[in-house]
Amino acid sequence: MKTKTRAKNMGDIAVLANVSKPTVSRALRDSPLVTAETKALVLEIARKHGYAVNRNAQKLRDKRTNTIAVVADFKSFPGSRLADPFSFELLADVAQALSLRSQDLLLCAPAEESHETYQTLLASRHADGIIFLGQGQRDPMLRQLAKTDAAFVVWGAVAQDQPYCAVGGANVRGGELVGARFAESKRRRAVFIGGSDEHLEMKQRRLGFEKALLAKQPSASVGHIVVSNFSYESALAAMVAYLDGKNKNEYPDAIFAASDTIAMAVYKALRDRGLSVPKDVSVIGYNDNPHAAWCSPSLTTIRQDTRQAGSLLVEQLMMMLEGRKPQSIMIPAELIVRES
Amino acid sequence: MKTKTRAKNMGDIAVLANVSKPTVSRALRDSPLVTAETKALVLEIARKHGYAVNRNAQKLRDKRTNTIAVVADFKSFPGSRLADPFSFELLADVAQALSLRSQDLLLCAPAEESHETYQTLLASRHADGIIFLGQGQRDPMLRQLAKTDAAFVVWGAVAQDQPYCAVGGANVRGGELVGARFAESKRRRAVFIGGSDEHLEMKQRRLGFEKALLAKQPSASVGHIVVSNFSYESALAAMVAYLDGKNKNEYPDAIFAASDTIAMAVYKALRDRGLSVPKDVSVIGYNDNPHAAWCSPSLTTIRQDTRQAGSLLVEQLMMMLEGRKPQSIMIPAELIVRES
DNA sequence: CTGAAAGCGCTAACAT
DNA sequence: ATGTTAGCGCTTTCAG
Repeated sequence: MKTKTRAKNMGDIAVLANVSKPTVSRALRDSPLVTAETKALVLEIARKHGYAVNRNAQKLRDKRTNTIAVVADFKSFPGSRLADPFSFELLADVAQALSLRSQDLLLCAPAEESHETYQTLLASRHADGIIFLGQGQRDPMLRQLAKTDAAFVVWGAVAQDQPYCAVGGANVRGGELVGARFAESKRRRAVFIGGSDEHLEMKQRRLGFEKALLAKQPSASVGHIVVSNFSYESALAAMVAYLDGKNKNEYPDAIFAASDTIAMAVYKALRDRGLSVPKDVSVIGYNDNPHAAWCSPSLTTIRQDTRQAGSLLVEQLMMMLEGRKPQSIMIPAELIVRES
Repeated sequence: MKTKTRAKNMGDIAVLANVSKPTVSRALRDSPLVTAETKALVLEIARKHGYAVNRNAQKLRDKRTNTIAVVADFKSFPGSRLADPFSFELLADVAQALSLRSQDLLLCAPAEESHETYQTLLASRHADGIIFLGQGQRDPMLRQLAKTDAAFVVWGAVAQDQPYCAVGGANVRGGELVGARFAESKRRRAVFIGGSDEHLEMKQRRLGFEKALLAKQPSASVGHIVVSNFSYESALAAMVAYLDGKNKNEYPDAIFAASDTIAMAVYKALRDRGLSVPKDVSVIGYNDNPHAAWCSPSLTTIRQDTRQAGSLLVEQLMMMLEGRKPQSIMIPAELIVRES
């Protein structure tokens, strides 16, 4: 017996089934225009021959790829280790949301950050739309891209004048929750450690924090330590440098870290000076990474529901692709109180 | 002035440039068969009109997609949080290696685990090959798949009788390093906590561990705590149950955790009983996740170079696609000594 | 060096 | 309910 030769195209199946190509096509797409018998026959033959419809031919004909490009920053900076796990949880949840809608996920690392690169991505029918996981410094590029007919959505800060669709956390609210908590525990020398105000999300968190803390505790001071990237290493360096520049009696008694990774660096810097968390210094992080719960003392932090974020991102993008108007959406920030 | 209309296909550009379609095609692919002037002209016009070659038409014609499907288990089990960060570092490095070779990355969550699913993936010209990030329980399926002409490589245990190409860590060696270290510090009641022997990688680590420890410390005992999945929660439950079943004087004084995530659960269980690391119990993990260095006491662990793994996986797969014979490869295990 | 023709595999439109 | 035709956009012959 010959080895089962794999039928390569619809024509082959059509011949084998003694029907025409379109009938095979219809049968495989379960069209009501085909007899149950014919359908069964075609399906059986296709199965037996390991035939699968050529997706590229479909895409060419349909002018629709059912593919979404997802742009994720893997590394916080070149040569660094993994970026914050948050992006990966988000990626996983976006992947799931896309899979629910039978959309393929083309994973892209950001290359040159020009809007033309992304226009080309779409123009070449590589993907129907783009999901940017992280707005970071690319707001200007995104504004450019928004002037075109490119379909895209962004995880990042939701702002008033934004010409594109964003899904993001309630950063101001998140900051407020932290500020309020520090006020309750009567902390007086607070510090925010995170990105500069150029990162819109960072700015929002910082402002909410400052506002809420000072509202309840007007005499408190609020410092700002700027980290150049969100890696543990640079956060640690920034934190150490900050403490080096202070007398012991000027040390902060409350630190709001813009990410849990940064909070881990804060822990380290404090431990190395013999300061105790939360007795001497209260620390709160952001994102509720898994290890926030595992470290000791376990880390109080702000949780954002990535599952919800993922499905909203996909949902809004699909709306765009259907020609409907998408909406920017904020998802809630929740304070997860732990030992720190 | 009219808004710049986007030329949609090669024909349009050809007309605009007053040349034929093939010439446009050649010009855009930088063929030596085209005059520099013609080339410049075509390029300029294409650029001006935001034209990009239709990838799907290319793929249809070339019968090559330049796309690699990457199958990654996002969740250690349904409903869980993120899988171990290790998979994501690996994914990031695979992505980079693919991008270096101008291959697109189609990210797939594993669906039904039948080899036919994956044959279909390839038969439909969705991708040219597959990289499985994690062998886990699917060795039988992979053996099936290996009987077909499917091009794929796997991150996982490298074994003798394997009919497919695997790239994996030196798990036996990794286990030996841990066993040797515990022997040096005169530990006598050792335990391995990790997956069952059905996970080949786990088995290799455990056997290497046992062998090396008993070789230098024949009187030592080596226990085995089986976790049902690699989540923190199930590891914690397993560890607690184990300790619950022992008298204090039977407690282990050395624990080898099959992943850093599991090691964090071990830390927690020990802390909760007032046991000190490393005084009472020495702990060693696996993978060198970022937070292994951040926790306190910082975690001694085995590092595997994911960068190298990523590029080897891609390299071997490319060899297969070129019709050359790929090779299974082990990458070194390195003991990173920290405080634990 | 350039162009004309053909065909990759599919499906929608239009017959029948 | 099924078949015929045409064309999606590209590139590789082959001819000039």
